[in-house]
Amino acid sequence: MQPKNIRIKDIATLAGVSEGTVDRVLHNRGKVSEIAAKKVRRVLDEINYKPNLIARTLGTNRNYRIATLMPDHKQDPYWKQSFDGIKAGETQLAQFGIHLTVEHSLFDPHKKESFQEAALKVFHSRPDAVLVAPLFYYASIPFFKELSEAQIPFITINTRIQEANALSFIGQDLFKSGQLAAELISMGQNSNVAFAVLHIDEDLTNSVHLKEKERGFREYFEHPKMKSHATVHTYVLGTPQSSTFRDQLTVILKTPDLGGVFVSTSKAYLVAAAFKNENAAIRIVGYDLIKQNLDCLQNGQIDFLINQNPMRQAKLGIQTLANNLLFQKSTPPLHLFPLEIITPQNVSTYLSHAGNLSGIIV
Amino acid sequence: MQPKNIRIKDIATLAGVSEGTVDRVLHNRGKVSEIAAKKVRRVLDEINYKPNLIARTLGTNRNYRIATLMPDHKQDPYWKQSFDGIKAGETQLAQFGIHLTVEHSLFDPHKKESFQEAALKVFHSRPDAVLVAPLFYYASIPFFKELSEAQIPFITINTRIQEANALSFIGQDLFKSGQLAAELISMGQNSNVAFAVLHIDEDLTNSVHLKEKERGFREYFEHPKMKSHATVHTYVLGTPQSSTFRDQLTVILKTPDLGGVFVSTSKAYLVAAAFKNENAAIRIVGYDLIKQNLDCLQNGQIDFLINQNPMRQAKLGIQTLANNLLFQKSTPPLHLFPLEIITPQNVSTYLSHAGNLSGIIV
DNA sequence: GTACAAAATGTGTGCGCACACACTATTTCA
DNA sequence: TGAAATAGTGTGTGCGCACACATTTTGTAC
Repeated sequence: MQPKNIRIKDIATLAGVSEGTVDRVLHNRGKVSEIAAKKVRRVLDEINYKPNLIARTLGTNRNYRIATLMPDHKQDPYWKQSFDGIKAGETQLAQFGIHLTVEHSLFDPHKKESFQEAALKVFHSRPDAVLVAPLFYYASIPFFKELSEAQIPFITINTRIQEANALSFIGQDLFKSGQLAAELISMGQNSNVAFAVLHIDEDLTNSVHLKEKERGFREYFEHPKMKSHATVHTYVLGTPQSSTFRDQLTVILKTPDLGGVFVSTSKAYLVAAAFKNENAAIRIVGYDLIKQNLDCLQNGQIDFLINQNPMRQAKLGIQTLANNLLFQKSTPPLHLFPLEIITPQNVSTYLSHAGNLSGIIV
Repeated sequence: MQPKNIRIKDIATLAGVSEGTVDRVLHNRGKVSEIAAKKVRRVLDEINYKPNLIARTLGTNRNYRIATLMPDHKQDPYWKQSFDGIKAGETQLAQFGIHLTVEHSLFDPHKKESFQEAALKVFHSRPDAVLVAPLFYYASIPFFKELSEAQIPFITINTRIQEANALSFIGQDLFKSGQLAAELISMGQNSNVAFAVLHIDEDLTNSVHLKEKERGFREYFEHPKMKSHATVHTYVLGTPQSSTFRDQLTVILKTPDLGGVFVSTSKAYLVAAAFKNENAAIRIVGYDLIKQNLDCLQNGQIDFLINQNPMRQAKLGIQTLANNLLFQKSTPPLHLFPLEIITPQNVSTYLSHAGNLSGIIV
């Protein structure tokens, strides 16, 4: 039998003090004489004490409240997966007897005021921690300031706000994402080909996001070692319902030597539908595994989707907060998710895998 | 305050029996009258009792021993990541006070006898559970039979043995993997192009694996809706050290209209090196993120790698066994990992992500 | 009816930790 | 000098569960 794990009790014996004193030293609760503290610290330096996290959660019988502030998935289906991820994290932790009360707040991703309003409510509810997708830069800054001042830890997801003093950001590198899109769209194409970048977004909440993706996309072709100097055209399209939308697409389709379309939002399916009968040779690269996109991917109308894995992102956010609150575990300030490439051939392997991750410890 | 989680104590009160009786019913320990059992079951049916898994591990003070039986990574670097994954799972569980003793057994992936020998030792050590990569079909069958008879649960990884009565198989769909390779290699190519499938393996331990991948690869081009009827040539190459190896590669390179090479093992870098100065237009698709492949990917010699994520697979294996032993959690018998596409542009996002997953609960 | 086994049930303890509280030694102040 | 405040200790309890053991009830034979 190997050396059993060291308990507080063991440390107490080794240091010649009581368990209570060790506890006070470990948690800086004060009320310890310098002499006793030194004795304990000496032991702690020599042995590698790892508290039993399981026992810890049993001991502290606190009920932490985590507030989430996410876009309403009724407005944008993309956020459904995030919501599910939060739920998954919640139930999983509950399984382990970790009683987290997660309070969901939703806001309209198209309305800044909706975010501000919800943020205010979240703050006034005084949660122990917050998970937030701060789509609106300027509206979120004062919110983060308040949280920081109130010492409420928070994790940002999806949208990175550098100035925010977040515990951690969970998301993707958008610039690289654009580069990847460029690589995929140009793979095997002629060097004199033209590409179109389409920003389809009813408003400009995502403008920073989209710009960053486009920057990466263009940068790829400007790289010195690239021989193909493809031409890149950018289009900003309005609401898909309008007649101008169709007209614009028709114009884009007429671009000479058009080899592919990069849709910077999750709306690639709209383009796919319009191009359906026109020209199969035009490659389409888009984002996110929402229903409509999946359909287009499977029938070959879309060639590549880049997956953000919002479900796992959100779940990780909840887990990270729990780790922080309950176990005082530190977190890397930046957690960038891999840029997952989804094609007609591997899409099924991604979909089936997601469900399997439900009830496992880590 | 919301309805607090239901404890055994609560069930006992509701059913009008003692905690001991509830415990006996829950665990089928017998010694319960039909009347009492019925009372308890009635309560259990109505409420949704979820045992506090954390408290459970504290209560049962058993020390489980898990044996692993994996190829030696000194013989094949691919298995290094699996080994690290096992270690990662181990330390993570230790953090939670779950005292698993993991006993590592390694075998020479090229020698069947080595596997048999190691398997025998593993069995005689009478572990509580086993995680094994059964590279050798016929050698593993009796091993699995023994384990089953001794009621020792085991999980197979990497190689699926249908006949084995494994708790779960963790790996990938190799047929789909071949299809994916075909998709990637043919993307944007002419329809009259030729492709070469290269099986580079010093011996034939992986033969089933490789055949399955090739089957998928070929099937892709035979699909009725595919217009391009590319020709596919298969080559089985011997040891890379031999002179015939180089000669064979030179011959392959001369194939008319050769559009790409699909290397079914992790040895794509060997091909990349040989083709380096010859012809940049030939696309190379291979497997696994080992050092040499990564180098080739980054300098553009390899176009695509399909990642098996052996580290996460192994870690999941350990976690799943722990879940099974400690929490009696059931497991899906098949856990197929997504087929991850790695390109020069997204490889860095995969590498950085791996490290971040160290200390999180799930 | 008693005697005694067997079945059924209830109670108690420990897992490792956090935290409240009781207790003792040391100061401080009247 | 004594009382009271304070700093420094140790002890005890509970978290929810598993499991050993004590206790009670039931069944069986005479």
